[in-house]
Amino acid sequence: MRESTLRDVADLAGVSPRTVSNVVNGYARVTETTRAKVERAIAELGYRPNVLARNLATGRSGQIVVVVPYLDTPYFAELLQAVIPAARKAGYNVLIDQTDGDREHEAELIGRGSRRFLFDGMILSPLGLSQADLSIRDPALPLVVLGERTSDGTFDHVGIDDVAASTEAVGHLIAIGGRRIAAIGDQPYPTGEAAQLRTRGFRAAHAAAGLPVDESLIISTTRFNRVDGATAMAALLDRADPPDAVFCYSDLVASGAIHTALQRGLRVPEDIAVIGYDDIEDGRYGRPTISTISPDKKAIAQLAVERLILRIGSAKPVPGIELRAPHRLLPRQSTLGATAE
Amino acid sequence: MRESTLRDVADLAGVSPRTVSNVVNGYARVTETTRAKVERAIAELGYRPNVLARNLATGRSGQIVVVVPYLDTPYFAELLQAVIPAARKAGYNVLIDQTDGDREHEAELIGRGSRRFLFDGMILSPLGLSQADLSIRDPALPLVVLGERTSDGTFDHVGIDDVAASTEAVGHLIAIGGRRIAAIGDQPYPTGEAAQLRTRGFRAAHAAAGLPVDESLIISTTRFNRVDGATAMAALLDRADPPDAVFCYSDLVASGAIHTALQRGLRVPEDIAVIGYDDIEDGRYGRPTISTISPDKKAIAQLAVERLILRIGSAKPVPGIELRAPHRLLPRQSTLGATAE
DNA sequence: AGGTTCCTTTGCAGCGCTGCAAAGGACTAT
DNA sequence: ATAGTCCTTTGCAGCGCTGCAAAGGAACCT
Repeated sequence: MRESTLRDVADLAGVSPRTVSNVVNGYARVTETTRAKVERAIAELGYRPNVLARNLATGRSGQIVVVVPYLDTPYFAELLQAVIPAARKAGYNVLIDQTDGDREHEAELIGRGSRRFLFDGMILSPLGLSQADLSIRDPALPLVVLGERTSDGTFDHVGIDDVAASTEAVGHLIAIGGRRIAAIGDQPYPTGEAAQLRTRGFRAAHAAAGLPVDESLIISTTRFNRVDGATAMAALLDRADPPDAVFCYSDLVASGAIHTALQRGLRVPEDIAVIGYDDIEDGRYGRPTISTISPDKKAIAQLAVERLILRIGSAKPVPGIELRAPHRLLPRQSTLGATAE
Repeated sequence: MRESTLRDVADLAGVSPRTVSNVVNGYARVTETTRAKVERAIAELGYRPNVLARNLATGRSGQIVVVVPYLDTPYFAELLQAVIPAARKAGYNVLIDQTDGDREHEAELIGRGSRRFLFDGMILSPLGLSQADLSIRDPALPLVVLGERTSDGTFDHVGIDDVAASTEAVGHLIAIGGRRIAAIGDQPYPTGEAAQLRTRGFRAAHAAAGLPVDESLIISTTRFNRVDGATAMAALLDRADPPDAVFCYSDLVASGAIHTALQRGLRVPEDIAVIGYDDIEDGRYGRPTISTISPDKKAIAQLAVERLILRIGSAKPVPGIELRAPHRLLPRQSTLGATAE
């Protein structure tokens, strides 16, 4: 049985196809009588609008794409969990892409490929692309960037204040008695802006407390995974003068670091305190629970979607701005000890 | 500047639009000369095919939707991670939906809604829908179901052999000396088929070893989360006769259960051995590392996508079949002790 | 009553592509 | 040279909807 169309409904209801369209879209003023007739016909035929045809006619796909490096990284999974309902509520479907942090893949997505027609806008969490790379994108693509790049004025950027958050995290380590504090996760190269902001906060907190920074305690990692944390922690503990506290640039790193410390028979936080970043669910269930910086993921998602939709809807170029979502310091057992939650 | 169209390319190359289409799609036989001319024109104009128009003309969207209950559950995140590349390779884009396990939401998706036009087929991991509910779907929707439902002959089903896997898991607990074995995660109601298969394996392993099943050691939970495992474990340990081993129906449950046991000062596995299910990444990094059943997620994704595409491409109804992906028992520290990896 | 105004409904054209089937051309066989 | 064959290229129509602007009608005013 053929799918019924707008024209079928129009014929049955005795009105023009355009009027049916008006009813379906809640457009314009349609009299109650007409509306009722049309709705009856729709119900009778089991009509549903063909989105594909609508897309062609309007030149819009009604979809946005969210691009993240990894889907199975809890932080991104939790973020997506927040983005999808926000977009859905605004009438958009969400396409998801993962790039594995691959620069080429990311570049292709922001370039002018054929897939461009499939989405009206993009929320991008770049990893392989440097700040400079972002400027080579298709200028007609409405774009909101998440994470730690900064806007160049042609797209929006949503993130938390990483420097402030990192300063708070390290300040907390100092407050609970940390004196030789390590940092795990620095990335001193162009695509590592995210990490570098955290390192800046690390230094700021030391400065604020009048503590010197031992540069050798700042450990670089290429990624933010458990294994990176585990490896870095092992190196730190092999030193003659190991740290008494560690600021990890993600909760996964913290989880790996704690794992190593415990394996070596150290107590966390008594022998070495650890704080992470991201507030992923895991951190609330490990042993010890992981102190962390909690970015407000719902706020990030909401801001990103709102702003993107505004950008999509606007005929003239919208100036790119920086949007800040709130964050909180969440001290847990890995800094406060077993008495904490 | 207007986006250039097939017609623009045709004019520039001095051929008909249809020929350009043939070149773009690699269709039919096109002579080298013609192809070269067209390709030069395409490059010169920066032409890219309008997918929206193609969708309308072909009646296909080139998208499949993957529906999971939760995106931030590691198992599903890892599964999606495998599905997306598999679909992409086959030329399909992936839409993702999360249902929160809500029956209504799931029912809406398999019904005949307007979104139907957006995808050519669906890979569904149902949670709220019972086996019976599945049969009320839009019969024209190509569907592949993941998890523990069974095919009713109108759709395909991909999963591992849960009964066998569970039997192996519990067999392993018995092999390492477990005698009073608990199960956490049973769901003795219609939507709990998944859980019930595992319970069946639990019984089968006991039978095979000639051990009696203590029914009171089979704990039901509504979900498969850490908190469920933690709560159930607490109840088990409060008993006068606690178990010496636990089969958890997911790694998250296992993680929660281990957390509780450790908090009470018990050693895992010396005092109580624990095995999980799913082989999520977390399980490899906790302390102890979690023994588990590892479903071959790549195989599941591959089978599901292949089969769905076959179903989409076929004019006549394809009989629904059961497809089995392999699984492995992965013993780790939570059953073998600290000497294991 | 005639003219205006305002609101509802309509008709037309076209979004850019592909399916279909036929036209055109080159080549082979008789 | 003519007919037949085969391969490449083309023209047409239409996928189902919406933007635009105008037509049609009712209500209101003078």
